[in-house]
Amino acid sequence: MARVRLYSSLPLEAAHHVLSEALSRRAMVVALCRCRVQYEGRGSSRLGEGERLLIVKPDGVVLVHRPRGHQPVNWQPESRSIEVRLGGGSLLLRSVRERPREVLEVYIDSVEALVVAEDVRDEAEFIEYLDEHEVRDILARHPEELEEGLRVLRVEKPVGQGYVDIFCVDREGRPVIVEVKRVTAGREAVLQLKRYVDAVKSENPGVEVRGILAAPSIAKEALILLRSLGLEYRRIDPAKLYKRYRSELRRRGGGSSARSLLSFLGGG
Amino acid sequence: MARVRLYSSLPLEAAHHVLSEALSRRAMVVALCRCRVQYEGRGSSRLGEGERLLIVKPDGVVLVHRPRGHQPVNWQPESRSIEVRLGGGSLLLRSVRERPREVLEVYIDSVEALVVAEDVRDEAEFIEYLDEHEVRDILARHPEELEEGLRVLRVEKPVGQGYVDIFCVDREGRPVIVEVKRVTAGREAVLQLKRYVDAVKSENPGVEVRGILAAPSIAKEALILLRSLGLEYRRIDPAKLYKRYRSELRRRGGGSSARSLLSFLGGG
DNA sequence: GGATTGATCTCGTAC
DNA sequence: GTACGAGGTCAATCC
Repeated sequence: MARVRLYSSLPLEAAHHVLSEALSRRAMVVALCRCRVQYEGRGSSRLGEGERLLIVKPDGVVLVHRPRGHQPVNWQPESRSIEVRLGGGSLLLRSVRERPREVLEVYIDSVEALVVAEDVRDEAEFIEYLDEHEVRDILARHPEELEEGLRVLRVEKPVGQGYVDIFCVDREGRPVIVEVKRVTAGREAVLQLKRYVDAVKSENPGVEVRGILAAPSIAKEALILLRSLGLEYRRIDPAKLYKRYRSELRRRGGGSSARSLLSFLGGG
Repeated sequence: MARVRLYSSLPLEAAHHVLSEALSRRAMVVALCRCRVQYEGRGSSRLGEGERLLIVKPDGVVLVHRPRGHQPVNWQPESRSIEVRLGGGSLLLRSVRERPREVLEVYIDSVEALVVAEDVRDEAEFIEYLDEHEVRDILARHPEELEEGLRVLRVEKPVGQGYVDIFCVDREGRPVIVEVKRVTAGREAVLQLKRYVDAVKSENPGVEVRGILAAPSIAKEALILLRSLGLEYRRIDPAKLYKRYRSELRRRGGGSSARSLLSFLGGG
């Protein structure tokens, strides 16, 4: 269990002391504080005074969250060093990262709440279902879901500078490129497929090459583009495919996890 | 100033009470807790027991952060409803979102620390410098940075289904499409430019149309592709452009903010 | 609403 | 390290 200390309305001098020690021990720090923020690196930004949530993780990640919005207003994905320093009436937390060099500076003007947690334990596995990888593997095993007579030759086949999701031949022996999307396909997906089809064509001059975009839906304009390029669209239902073939899937998490998802999907 | 309450090692019954009231008052909640997480929506995920930081913002954003990594392991960008309920030996926080329908469930097994903050005030403006928008505007005012004799006709010109960053004519009267990137350009940027050039060509049959990709650098393979497509690359330095022309920029934040950035860039 | 694009995108992975 | 593509991408903007 994590060892936790809480402080409220901490004077800056005391906060400096607590933060210094917490950071040296690689503790997790959460502070609700008035602060200003400067960032300099790939971009630049300034944020005036206000109350925010400042988070420092044991691995050097720094996050500054405003009271609204999903994303942090400022952050540091990793830090080479995190330092705290008193000066000019505020407590400066300075995080520096190299490659690319980026400096995040949080000028803390007051600390309303401070939580320091050492030894935060979290070893559990995170399991994601139904990502594109998984949908692609199901379709590679069951190409009949796309078209009868389709034979799979390669999965993740390198073509040109990219990778074809599934490389097949149809019942008439024509090469078929399948591009899989687990969300609505847009124009980029169509152009991606087109690129692969063109690459295979150029490697096999004179051969007719088909391209199939497999997605749960497709944007209207993307469909028009797809048809004008002589490509094809097949609607798929990732959740249904999952329910139908889950037993064949080899997951990192094992079969019991797969069953727990199935119960959510309402299947038998 | 925000009104803050802190709790440590809170029994689940007490945590239930505190959380219920906090959520009804739209307070900001930060909890360090043992929990399990389930997510069901556009995708699906499961996370076993471990210690995490649970954040609920006044606007209904929910974040679950593990002790490592920049990104939340689970989240809800907005919630239609957030409910807490005791049952089965744990405290369930359930966030539901519509369009798309997504359900995030955090099963809290113990609460090590809990921070509730009401009226977290943060009205400050967030100012970003040197985003693509800004670099594009500078180049639109100073096309000579790309090529002598270039004349700008349109900025953000709709072409086909997309938008051309800068639409010019060169000294010989040929249309020039400029695509601006503030980071290393990859193959996608080249293809994006190609699309616009083709669209303009198709609208002006028989007219030679040039395409210039302006970026601080370009991936090796992207450069090969660009040349094979008959397009051009111009290196730009966003920071230098900024220093050279910042005085002309009309910013939301006004001139003083611009000056504060300049001091960082080391300019006069 | 849908569609398009940028992002300090982040993150994984293959070469 | 570079390059490439996925993402529960998010968020802004234009239509």
